[in-house]
Amino acid sequence: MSAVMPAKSPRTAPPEARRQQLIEATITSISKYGISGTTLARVTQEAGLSLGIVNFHFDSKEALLRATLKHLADEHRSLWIKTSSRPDTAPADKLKAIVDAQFHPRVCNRQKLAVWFAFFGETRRRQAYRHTSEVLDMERQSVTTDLCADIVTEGGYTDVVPEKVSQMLEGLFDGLWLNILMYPGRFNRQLARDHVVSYLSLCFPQHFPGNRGA
Amino acid sequence: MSAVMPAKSPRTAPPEARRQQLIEATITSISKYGISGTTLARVTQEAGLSLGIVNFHFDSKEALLRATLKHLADEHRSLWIKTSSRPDTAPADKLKAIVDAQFHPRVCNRQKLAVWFAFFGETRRRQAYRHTSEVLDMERQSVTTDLCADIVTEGGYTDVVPEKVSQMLEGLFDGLWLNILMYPGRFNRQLARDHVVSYLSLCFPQHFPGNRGA
DNA sequence: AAAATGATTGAACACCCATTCAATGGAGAC
DNA sequence: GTCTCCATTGAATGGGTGTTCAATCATTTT
Repeated sequence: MSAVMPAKSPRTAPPEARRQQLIEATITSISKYGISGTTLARVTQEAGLSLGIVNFHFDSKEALLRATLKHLADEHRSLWIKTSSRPDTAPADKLKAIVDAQFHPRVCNRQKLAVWFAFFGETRRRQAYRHTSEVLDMERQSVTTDLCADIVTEGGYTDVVPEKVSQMLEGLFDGLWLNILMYPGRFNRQLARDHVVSYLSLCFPQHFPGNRGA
Repeated sequence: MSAVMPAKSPRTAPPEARRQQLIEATITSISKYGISGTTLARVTQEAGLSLGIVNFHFDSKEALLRATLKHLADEHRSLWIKTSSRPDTAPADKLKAIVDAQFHPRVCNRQKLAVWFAFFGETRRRQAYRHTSEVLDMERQSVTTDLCADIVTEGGYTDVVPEKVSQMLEGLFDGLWLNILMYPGRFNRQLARDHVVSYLSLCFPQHFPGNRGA
């Protein structure tokens, strides 16, 4: 009889596994119902666990939400850091790696985007966002600016201000994310990535050849 | 004695005035506490009215939120329509008028931006958003695309695809809005507007002279 | 095998919120 | 001045939510 039983997961699990499980359930719940619709009942049901377990592994619902945001931020950072920090890579390729990371399926999918904008959208959460993500945002923007400066030096581009390009990229990233989330029928990762690369080929035509101007 | 009394507003007011009053209180409340923190108690307190009045002038809290969103959408539309639809205006100036409207103080301020992103951020509200704003978004994008096409014809620009520029603008608008909301110390209306115009001067150098490339 | 430890459960609790509605108030009709 | 009509009030209602905690269960230790 025991052979036919479906694989039954053990009742207890290491705390780190439970935390991960709850964070994933939270992402799913937020993407389905929004932050305000994300109750502990729904999260624990999604995770297949009991109601009281959140306040055991996290101190509060607030702490669970903070941990969820931090999880996304770390995941995102590790993605663009990995490819853009290889020493034997040209600045332009590193920059393109950052763009690719921004629209990588692991980060840029409907579930995750919904969570990001859920935090952007609630005034009280924006402070939580800034607390966990401002440093990372600044780091990425700083790296991007430096890469643009390197490219400017390499290509002898005049009248290109690295910091301005970097801010434009940051804006484009966020705005294209929003459009992917809001109008998935008209926008997608590929299209968004191509748009950003097109912009870079406008700024740095020698370094980003291809579909210019458009 | 009556002369010293502060101007006391009459107890009753025409329904349209009450609706407007409640919508404005809702905007304030959302910008302070987010949508989930916006209770009818807070809205009515902000408006200086009693608790039960929302369900009298609107059918429900949901209806109040929908009306608030529609109010913002209409306000935004009337702003860019006004200046960009004058017959004796060059396409490039019309396009710039749309950009200016996007970053006009009446639309682009912390309160209103907070409300926009509150609706973007909640999955359930996104459907409400799409219902009231998708047509307007498409209209603006269509107008922008047509203007870009006119400019391309005028300037004989090769390898500039109007629809692509239009989508880039849409993305930039949203992304820069978000950065203004999130990092008000580093971003502001003026900076954002200049960035967008810089982008246009990259695409259409003859029509948008000035600080190029940056 | 028994005890101890720590994870898990879910009912109970206290709080908050949208909605309802009977009572009140005031402006205009007559 | 009286009456009628409707806007307005705010207490009451019912449903939902985060948190707590005593009981239960499984694992590890002795």
